[in-house]
Amino acid sequence: MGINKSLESHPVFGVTMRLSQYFLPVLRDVPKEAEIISHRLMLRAGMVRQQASGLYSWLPLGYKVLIKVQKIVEEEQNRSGAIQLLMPTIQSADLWRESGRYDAYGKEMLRIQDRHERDFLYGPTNEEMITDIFRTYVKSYKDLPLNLYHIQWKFRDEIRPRFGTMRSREFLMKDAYSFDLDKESAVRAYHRMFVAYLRTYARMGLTAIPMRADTGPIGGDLSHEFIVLADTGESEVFCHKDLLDKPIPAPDTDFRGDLSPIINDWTSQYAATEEMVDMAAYESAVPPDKRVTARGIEVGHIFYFGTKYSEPMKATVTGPDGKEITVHMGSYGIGPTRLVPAIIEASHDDDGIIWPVSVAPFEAVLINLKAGDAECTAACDSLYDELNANGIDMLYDDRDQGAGGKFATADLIGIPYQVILGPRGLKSGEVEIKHRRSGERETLPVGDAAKRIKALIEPQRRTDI
RNA sequence: CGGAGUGUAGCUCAGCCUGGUAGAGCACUGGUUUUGGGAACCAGGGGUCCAAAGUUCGAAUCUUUGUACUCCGACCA
Repeated sequence: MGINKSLESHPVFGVTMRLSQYFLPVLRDVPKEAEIISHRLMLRAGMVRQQASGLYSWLPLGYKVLIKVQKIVEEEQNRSGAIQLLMPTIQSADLWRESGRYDAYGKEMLRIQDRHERDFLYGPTNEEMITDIFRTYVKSYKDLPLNLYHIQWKFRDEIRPRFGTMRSREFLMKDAYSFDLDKESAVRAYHRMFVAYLRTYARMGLTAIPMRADTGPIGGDLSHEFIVLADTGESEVFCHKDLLDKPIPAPDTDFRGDLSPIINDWTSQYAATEEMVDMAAYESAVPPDKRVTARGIEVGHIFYFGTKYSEPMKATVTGPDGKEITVHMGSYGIGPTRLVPAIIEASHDDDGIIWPVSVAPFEAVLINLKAGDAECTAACDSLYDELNANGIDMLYDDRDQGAGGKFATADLIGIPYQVILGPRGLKSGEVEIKHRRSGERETLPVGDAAKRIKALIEPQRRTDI
């Protein structure tokens, strides 16, 4: 795969996404360990490789998707006023002894010792560490509210990892932590994250429904899970049908203003997971024709937990009257390494993945149907240059192989648009565009292809919804 | 952690019951012909048969003990 070829034969080596030189190990057979569709497709499309139970390498194609997902998460966190930083994966046990969670967390936490036999752990979450950072630097009520987040690897030694990266032991999580003077202000911080999450999922083409949730070991008294409906979801959920097509808060939403109307709208209808559901309440709140009972994947979880950590860890600020105030906190998690399979679960067919443009590893793939033909190849090369010049994130299938295999690969890895050019079309000066999702095909002059692809793709990038 | 199952080529799997030269398809390498929905032919490379111990003249195959992975349940971004 290009390793022994001289660089001379690749004039733009290191820049192009020519499939003949890319690293895309697609699998024809389904590896037997994969049970659910997203896991199978991620393995077949060469996105990930399992290295041990619950531990995955992200191969180039998968990593490109992961990066795009992270970018959307970051953009929406930033928009809502959260500030990004980065904390280490390894944490000192002492910090966790302060909050009392070192003993409470159990075997799910991976405990390790350094060469001096000091106790450390691979962080399953970061409340303690962020609280430590906060208390060190933030001393005045004037510095609040504050919301700090990072996207970092977590490790939870799950009893049974499964479903590929959907539930792995090492996983990437965006975790945000809000600090406020009082509960009222903390609830506003909670609302900002609530809205940011709605926007984040929508931009990835996901319909996620907020549901009242149990607070679990993180604790607290206000919490929502965001659930994507999918047949392969891990838990059963019950909700009002109208929640499925509620409008998403616009990009110019004023995060400094009062968001409670939006939150009230989204929480006014019944929605609960099987742990929280009260069947009598569900049936009285939702008329039979509006009841949706389905399976769901949890793609985010937000908590308000008051002073649970700030109090034992003494995270206080000085108030206007000179008195110490223990801050109110919340934490907010989204797992990018889980979002990727969730998107696949929600968007695929028998031939493979169907990526929404906003997270697709490539926005379009140019397929040279006859790579052995000089004329056809010259036409494809120049069309490829033109598509690149138009800012399309392109993959170029320039392999000298049969057409069937190329179509199958393009379908499998789910690139939203296929630009197909072969000797037959070239004769009449025409190129074909296949829409991956609808299967629709259109034929147009080669010279119009780049403009058409651009027009198709730009509105779907969802940078502005 | 309880229950079930599987480890043989990069992947999917056969061979094991009934011990006797380690196989197939796909993938890979070289060549020829091909090229609009996973092309054909010719030639070739590739294996600690999960590990250790045992039984045996002889173990992928039988026995024991480990170990890894998967599935079902209780827990979770």
